[in-house]
Amino acid sequence: MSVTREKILELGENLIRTRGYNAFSYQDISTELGIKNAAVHYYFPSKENLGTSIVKTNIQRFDEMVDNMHSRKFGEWQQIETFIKIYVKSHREQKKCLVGSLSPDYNTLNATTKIELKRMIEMILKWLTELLEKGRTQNVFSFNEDPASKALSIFSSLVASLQLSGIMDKIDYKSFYQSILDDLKP
Amino acid sequence: MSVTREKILELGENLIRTRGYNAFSYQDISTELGIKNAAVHYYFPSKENLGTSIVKTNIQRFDEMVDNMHSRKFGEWQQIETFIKIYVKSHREQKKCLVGSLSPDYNTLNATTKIELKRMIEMILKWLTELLEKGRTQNVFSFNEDPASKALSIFSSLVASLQLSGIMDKIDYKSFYQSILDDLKP
DNA sequence: TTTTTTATACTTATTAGTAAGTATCTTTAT
DNA sequence: ATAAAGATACTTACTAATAAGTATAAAAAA
Repeated sequence: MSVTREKILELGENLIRTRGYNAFSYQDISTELGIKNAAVHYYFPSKENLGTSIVKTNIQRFDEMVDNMHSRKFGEWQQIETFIKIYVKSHREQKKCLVGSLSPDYNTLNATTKIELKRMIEMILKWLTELLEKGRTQNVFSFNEDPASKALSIFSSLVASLQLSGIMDKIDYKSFYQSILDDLKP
Repeated sequence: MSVTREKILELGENLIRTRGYNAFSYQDISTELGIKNAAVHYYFPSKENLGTSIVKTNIQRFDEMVDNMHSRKFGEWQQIETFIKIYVKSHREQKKCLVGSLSPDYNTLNATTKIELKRMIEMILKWLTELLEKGRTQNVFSFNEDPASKALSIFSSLVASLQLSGIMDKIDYKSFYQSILDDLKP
């Protein structure tokens, strides 16, 4: 794959995660990369195309993370810690997550981007639900809600925490992330 | 106050909450209201002006809700139920909340809109934190985290749930909202 | 040489915003 | 009471800037 193409994908993702889908333009990308507007269109004919590719890349990254954790025989506790670390890292980098950035603009996205975003959220919730379920039967986790509700609750908290962290500085996010884990302790 | 002005405020808020701040234009408003672009500028000279006014209106609405609950001598449990009902209603109307709609676009907002949005979030979190604290000392609520963390956790869940509800249909949001309340039961 | 990659130079559509004018109502002065 | 002055609520008719997108040519790599 072309280096320029990868740079566009990376920069596009960063722009979505810092400014939002409808606030970034091909101009932003071409200026930053020192190329012309049309060069971006060469790799991604339309913005729909670029947006969809960015979401697909993120889905792939999530898949790879899950595969990697399985092959390294991570336990349930290690897995949820690894998952939460994604958000700790995003917070450190002052970026929202892709889901939190694209979801409010969902009604304005193109059909293919909508499909991929929905698929991404479904995948995350499915994985998290199954992890919580398995962890509870093995006494690694403890909670009263049904696993799907608990998964939604944890995921929502993580997504929204990043959105608010860009605005509120004084909040203690470290202990916020810790309390999500503490809450699952048996 | 002028009827047109109020219609612009209402429609603007709905556009932000369904499509996002950077995806709506003065054209959207003028077309819908059957007036001209310039007429919207007559009431709100700039988009910054309109955005800020919309947030201010919401702050006022929140203030009035709190005042109303105090004057009607609502208990802590009634108060948090009333608060959560706002999100149940938004969910029914297929709208995000203003905070969830504007937060991802925070970096692209004008200075005055940023200030008001931050103020709004601070107000909500302060109110919720104090409510949780008071409720716990009176044995109406039960939770282990410190009140500020718990407030952030509940607020995050509510904000993000609306964002996801616009995408995921099959999720049982009724039980999701209920589980937030159940979780606080002593 | 042929394909890939990029620049040049556009187009079309939309954006926020403005200047100037007008009809209608409201207040004030005579 | 009536005329003048001013405020209110717009419209008409524009900018300047930026958006996504494209046709074509040049350069670079295979």
